[in-house]
Amino acid sequence: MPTARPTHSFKTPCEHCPLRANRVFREFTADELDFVSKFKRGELAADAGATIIVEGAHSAHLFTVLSGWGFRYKTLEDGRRQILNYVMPGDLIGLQGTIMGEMQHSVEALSPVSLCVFERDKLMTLYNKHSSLAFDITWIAAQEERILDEHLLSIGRRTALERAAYLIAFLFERGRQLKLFNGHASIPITQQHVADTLGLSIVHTNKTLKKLANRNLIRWQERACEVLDGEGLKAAAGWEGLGERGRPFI
Amino acid sequence: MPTARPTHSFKTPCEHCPLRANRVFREFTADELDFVSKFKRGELAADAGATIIVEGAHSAHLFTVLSGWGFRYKTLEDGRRQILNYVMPGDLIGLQGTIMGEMQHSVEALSPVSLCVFERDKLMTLYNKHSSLAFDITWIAAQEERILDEHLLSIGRRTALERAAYLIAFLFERGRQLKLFNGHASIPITQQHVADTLGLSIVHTNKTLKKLANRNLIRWQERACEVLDGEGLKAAAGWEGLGERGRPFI
DNA sequence: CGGCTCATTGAGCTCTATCAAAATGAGTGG
DNA sequence: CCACTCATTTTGATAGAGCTCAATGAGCCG
Repeated sequence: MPTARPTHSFKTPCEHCPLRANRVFREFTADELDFVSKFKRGELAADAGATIIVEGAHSAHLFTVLSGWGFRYKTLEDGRRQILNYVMPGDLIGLQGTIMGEMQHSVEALSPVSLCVFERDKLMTLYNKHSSLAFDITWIAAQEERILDEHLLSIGRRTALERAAYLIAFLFERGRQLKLFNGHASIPITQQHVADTLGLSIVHTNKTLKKLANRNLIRWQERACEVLDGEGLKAAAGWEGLGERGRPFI
Repeated sequence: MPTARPTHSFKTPCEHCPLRANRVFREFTADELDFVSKFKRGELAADAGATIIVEGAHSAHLFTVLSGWGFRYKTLEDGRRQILNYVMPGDLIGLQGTIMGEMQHSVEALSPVSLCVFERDKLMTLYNKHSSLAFDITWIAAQEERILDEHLLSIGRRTALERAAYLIAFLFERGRQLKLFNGHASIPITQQHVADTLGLSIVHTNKTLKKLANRNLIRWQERACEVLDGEGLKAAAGWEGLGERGRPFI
């Protein structure tokens, strides 16, 4: 059973946060950086397949993903699972639990994930003393809302083929912006994940992905999806892309 | 063509805001109330069917719904429409446009709607000077995210009958919390709206709603859905309800 | 090797979409 | 009040998309 556990290397100092190197994220002022350093409590590492947060958890911490891939999901009582969105470096998780008392979804790691852990109780201080960071948190929440809107449009109104193309194009574009790929673009998901994201059965998902593979848009290899033609996927989905910059993180 | 237009009765003073009477909303301090009064620029009225915000709009205002029902939606290029969520009194709309520069969805009125209009430029002041209100905005955004998660679970994994029951139970519960019903609970939507929310065709939606009506859970009357048995709907959907209190508004 | 997960494929069936048409009701103008 | 129009709701027939069941192969690990 994979688990989440504290790392020995207690703390990467925020000044050397690997995320800061990427231009998709906005710059911090010295003052903000100083506060965030104190806000950070430590780090956590999760193996692939580990559950990072469970639905119903009460006093979950607040995390920022430093590296790795994961996903948020909900389940119905009989086990039907719906993947809501994917989490990647720079994403904030656990905000719901912090703000509203109880997590309404679970989070699981797709690959080894390392997380930055924040002091839940200091969130109010952040709002009181660092309004620019408070604004960033709202920005992040609004951005998540926007992505969920797009997913909803996709599941509700796109055909199976369009949906699959949209999902993979979406993950590809996010991964590319975050410079997660070296050479070939490989997304660490199984077809079961795709099925649970698109609201399709595993069998039909397989047949749909096969069609995309036959068009030379993707290739499926050892529990991962390799993207061969990102633009082709976007065209197949009729999707414009997300085109963002200056994304904040904490 | 229905339109949105400024009302003559320029301003209901925030001290007498009708929303404050409802216990689902949290109390304001005198200081907060004072700021919000100055933050408010005026009011807007929209007829049923009017478009309040269009996707792509650049400098949209920030609104709070004072009365009436509406919905947020997105469309694909060929016209397929997906309703993302419904807006009701106390809901904040236009945050995306304010925070990220451009609206990614449209908003339309289902019934006559009156809106409170806020000074977009003063939002930064709110974050700087009134962190409790800033926190409320984040709360509202996180709450919207939670609802979208539930909708996604519903569309992705519930059957047509469960989905329909969930949607109507959801709208009923929100309306009830907001005390929108007097006597009989009537939700001002057409079956086309239901179809576009559930990701189903209009014909199949009709047949599905008929099943709910045959079970005496709902009755369809003159462009509206009358709820006969809210608990029965929740049971049919396998849905727990939203159970919230102390909801903030601005 | 045996047991596991994941990907793949075929067959048959169910659910949902599409097409077509009629019934109902609200609103309009005469 | 009636004739007319338009949007909405309803129903039936048929096609197609997607589901379930079943079985197989490949790769991995103890």
